[in-house]
Amino acid sequence: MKKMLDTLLEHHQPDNVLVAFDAGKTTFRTEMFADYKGTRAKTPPELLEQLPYIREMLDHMGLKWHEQDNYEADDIIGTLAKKAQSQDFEVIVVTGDKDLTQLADTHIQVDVTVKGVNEIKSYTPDYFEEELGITPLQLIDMKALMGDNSDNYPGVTKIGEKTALKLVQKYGSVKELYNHVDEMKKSKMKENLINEKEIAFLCYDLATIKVDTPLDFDLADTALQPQNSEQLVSFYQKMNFKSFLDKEVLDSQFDQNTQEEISYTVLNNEEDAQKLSDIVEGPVIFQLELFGENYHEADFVGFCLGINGKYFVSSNIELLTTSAIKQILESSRINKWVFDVKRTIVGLRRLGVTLRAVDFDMLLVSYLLNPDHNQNDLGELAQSYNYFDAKSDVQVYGKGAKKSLPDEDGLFEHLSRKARTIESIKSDLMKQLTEHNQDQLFDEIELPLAFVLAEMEIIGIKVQASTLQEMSVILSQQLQEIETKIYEQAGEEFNINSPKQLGQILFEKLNLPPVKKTKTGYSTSVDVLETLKKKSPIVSDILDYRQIAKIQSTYVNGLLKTIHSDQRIHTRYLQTLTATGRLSSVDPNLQNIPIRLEEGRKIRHAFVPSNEESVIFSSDYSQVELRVLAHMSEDENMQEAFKSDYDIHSHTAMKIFNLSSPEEVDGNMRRQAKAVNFGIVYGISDYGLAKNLDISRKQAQTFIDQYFAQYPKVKQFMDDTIDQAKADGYVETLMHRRRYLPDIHSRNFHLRSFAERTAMNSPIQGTAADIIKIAMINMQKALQDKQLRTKMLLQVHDELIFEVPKDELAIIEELVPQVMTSAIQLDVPLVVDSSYGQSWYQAK
DNA sequence: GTACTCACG
DNA sequence: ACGTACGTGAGTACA
Repeated sequence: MKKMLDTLLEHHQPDNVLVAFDAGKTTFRTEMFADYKGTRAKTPPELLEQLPYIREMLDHMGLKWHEQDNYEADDIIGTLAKKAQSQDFEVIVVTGDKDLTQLADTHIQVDVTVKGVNEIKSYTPDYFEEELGITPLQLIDMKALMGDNSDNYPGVTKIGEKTALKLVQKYGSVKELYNHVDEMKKSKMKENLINEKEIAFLCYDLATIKVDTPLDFDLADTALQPQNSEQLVSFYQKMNFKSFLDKEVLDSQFDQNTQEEISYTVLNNEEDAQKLSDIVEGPVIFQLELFGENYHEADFVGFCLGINGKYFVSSNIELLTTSAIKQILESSRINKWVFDVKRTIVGLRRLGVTLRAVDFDMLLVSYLLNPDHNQNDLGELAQSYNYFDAKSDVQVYGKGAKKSLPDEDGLFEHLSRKARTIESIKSDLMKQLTEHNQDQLFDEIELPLAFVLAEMEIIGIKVQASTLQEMSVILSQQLQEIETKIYEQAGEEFNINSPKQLGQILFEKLNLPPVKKTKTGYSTSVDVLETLKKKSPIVSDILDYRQIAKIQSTYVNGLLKTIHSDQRIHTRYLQTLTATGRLSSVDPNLQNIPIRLEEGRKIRHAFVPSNEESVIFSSDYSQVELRVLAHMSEDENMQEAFKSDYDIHSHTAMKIFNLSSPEEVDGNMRRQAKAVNFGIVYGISDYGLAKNLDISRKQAQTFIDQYFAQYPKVKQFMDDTIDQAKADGYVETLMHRRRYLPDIHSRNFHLRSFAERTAMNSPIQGTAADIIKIAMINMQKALQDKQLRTKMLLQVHDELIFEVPKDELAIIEELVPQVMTSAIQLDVPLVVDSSYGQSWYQAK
């Protein structure tokens, strides 16, 4: 309700507003017809309870509301609409009730919400003419004949919407119809019409919305009043409206910090742009505005250049390619300050402009200062630093279906304010960066990495659609077969994809024992189904179905949708999202392409080199996280294992099972030791390890004790890290990437434990991320320096994927591992494994 | 929009 | 007694 009001006000920017309510159950209509709305369900009591609060909120918002005894809201609206129309207002009626569309007229538009409030259908006289061939007022004549079920008046027997429309089109009105009713051919309908003439006229009156309700207020009383932010804030507090509260507090802050004016110069044409040609010194603030998240394809909206405290804006994006501006952006001497450098590089490249010399990225810096601040919105981010110059994009453009561009002035002001925000916040953020000891992390890792990632995204990777399409055919067939089998065994058809329906079949109809519950019902996840496998053959079929359905929907069909016209997939790496410093990949995610199971792994056949002279080449770090742990903890035993190049899991097995030689380690011991190693990296707990290995907690605890006894400095490191988190409020990677852990002090066991595990895991996962990021930067530079044609295409956390011309293979097989292993100097060696082939599948 | 499930490191 | 292994993204169902 509140949300809808906000969007309406935002969208229409009205001068006058009235919200009308129904007063009560009895109106002049019930006097005319006792059963009027007789079948209508009682207003739900919870809505009734809310009404006084809604009215209070309207008061605070400065909106007039009204209800009137004996009349419906419709009549108030109808009367006011006509009154406003006669005084040359543009009227918009917003309602969920189609009946009101009869009010549509010149200068009166009726917007009916459909499907909740997300979609609106606008009714105008033209629309009526086009769609129905009648006027809005003739809707009343139709209703007179067909009646209205929801308002419970009958109309003429046997006449429904279709017939009513035909009759109204033919005769024009009910009155005219009855003037000519005798001339009609003999029919049952004619009889009904004649017999029920009185009913028809009664219904006509019932359907007619009053436009002469005696209102005790004037049009001027509906003028929008300034809203009372203070009262609204306390109202939201009282009502526990958290989401609106935040917005209101922010808005009122905007009010209080009466925004400083901003002026800008509009660049209208090339001549205007050319006037910027004497710029030889930076910094230049540059804001490139796109409409949509995916900058590989989003529309260009405009740009702003901030130069010497002046702001130059334009929505003519071509002006970026005029020599004056292009020179500024491509100059390696003039420094540029931006928000989201990677987005800016890719966007400009689409215009043939190569961005160089960026030395400040507000998004990147604030992410490093605190990775929880991963807002991709300049305004919101600035507001969190108490800079109230720029609004958020949602405040300016709106959200969801309502998202749209403001007028040109609004847009230019927004862009200029964004540029000014980047400019004014810079010294503050850079100062904090230095205080955090993160200058190197920004200058030498994240900022150069953004350029490397941009190139990878722009190049993309070739994906053979035909390979996926062939898979799709086979998978569909398999799905069909399994589906039939499952329905047979279940004795009925149901939606296998619905956990709810599946749960009912398995645990209620087939009476299998429910192993685990979720918040909403039975769990049907893999581990549950695995334990039920032996109880009923249907379970295996469901597991098979799940596996294939996943491949089909997410990978085959999902990937097909993302192939561009150049036959390539251009993912976007999110560089400022994860809490640990890893990248993530979206649209599509190329970091979770199946590999563990053969069926899914086949997807990788579709990822191929650009041409037959090249191969896909892949190198991955072996056990980076454990090596990082060995380094950071300085544990001699663990370091020894890596220095001697032992199999780390077997080595751990020997330690925790007290064996004296590697030969004594059997497969099961190694498997368990591997799980313990993983657990350590995740921030071990007996509970988690027990669950993973399906052993008792006690036994898990024994493993852990044994592990820490054998790797004592690992234990020490874990304890120290938690202590540090408690003392400083954050933990750090080797390169000083930070993660804050406020929950470390929580009295809530669950939250505190989580924070403790995070404290142990983040420095390890994050340092591994630092390392591969350095490797990527060095790798790109090496390729460039050596003028190789090899392209770096993808990163999957501990793995880099390249496209390599065969004549460069020999060099690359040496170069990549060399660069990756030397990215950083640890107390233990880094090890890299490589492979290549004619597709990503073969590069294993 | 949230819950569930499952793909990856 | 408490009760979760760490970090992600996407498809589907359902309110």
